[in-house]
Amino acid sequence: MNGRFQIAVHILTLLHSAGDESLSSEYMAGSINVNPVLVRKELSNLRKAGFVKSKEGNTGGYMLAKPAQQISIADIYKAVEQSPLLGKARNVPNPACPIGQQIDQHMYALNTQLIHLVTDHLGQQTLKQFYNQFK
Amino acid sequence: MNGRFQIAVHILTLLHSAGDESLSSEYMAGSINVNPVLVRKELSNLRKAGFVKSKEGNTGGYMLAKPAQQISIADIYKAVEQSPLLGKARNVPNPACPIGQQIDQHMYALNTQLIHLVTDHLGQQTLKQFYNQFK
DNA sequence: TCATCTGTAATTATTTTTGTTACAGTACAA
DNA sequence: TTGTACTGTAACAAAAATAATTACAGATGA
Repeated sequence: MNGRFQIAVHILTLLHSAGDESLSSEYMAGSINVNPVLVRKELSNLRKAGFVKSKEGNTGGYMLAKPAQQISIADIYKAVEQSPLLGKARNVPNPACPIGQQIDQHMYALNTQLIHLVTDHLGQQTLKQFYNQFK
Repeated sequence: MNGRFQIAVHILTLLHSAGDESLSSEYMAGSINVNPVLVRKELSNLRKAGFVKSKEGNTGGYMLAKPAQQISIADIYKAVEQSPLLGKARNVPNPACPIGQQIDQHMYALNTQLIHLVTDHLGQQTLKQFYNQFK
């Protein structure tokens, strides 16, 4: 279980809080306390997902590409797109066993239900609302 | 992200399907396709949680300790009790940063919401119902 | 043209997860 | 009563996943 979702939310919260000032990956890495390259990798992903715009070169940096009201937490979650919510098996179960043969599909179905549940819930919370909790 | 939840569900499904016959960890490991010691470790956890009873010695093995109707998927999830649903950060954010200082608590709150959501949902599905999906 | 940044690849280090070995203890059965 | 087939754990090793580091090309403004 990795920390990409946390990093993504942290990044976007920082960028929102910065308003129209751009932030460097180095600065954000300092707040998240993680390696700057990891931050740039996630920023690259968030840029492709349309949440962030970047400028290269001296005085370069990152900004939100759209208002925080228009970014839901579910959007962020989907952009980061992790493995199954309840963990995933590394080995395929024994197909010679009646249970082993079918369990993957039922676990998959369970996961699908949960993804819907979670994204529906997170879809009702915007980045702006998340930020507004900060004092 | 590990596979403990999958293993736990697989174990319990196997035990339910076996009725009043007991199964060995070796047999279950063969169906799950995972190391027997890992299965015994999870069984040990499931036993402490009251789902499973075991018998040592020759002709020993494992059985459900209560009917599958009385075990919800949420119960299993809680017994396995993993890390935050959406992943967890390894490093603590910078307390000198206004965002870094507070983000953990807000992420924690988010996670708590999701845990409720998910356990409410999984609380309505029993192991028996899960098993009945198998053909 | 220099300094400061992004963007990305390649490699190494660390941590987490799983597998393996080992063995004491239990219980049944021959 | 002795052998066999299990459970229950601990200790260690291997493998996989994650994060850190190094490196550097390219962009851009001062």
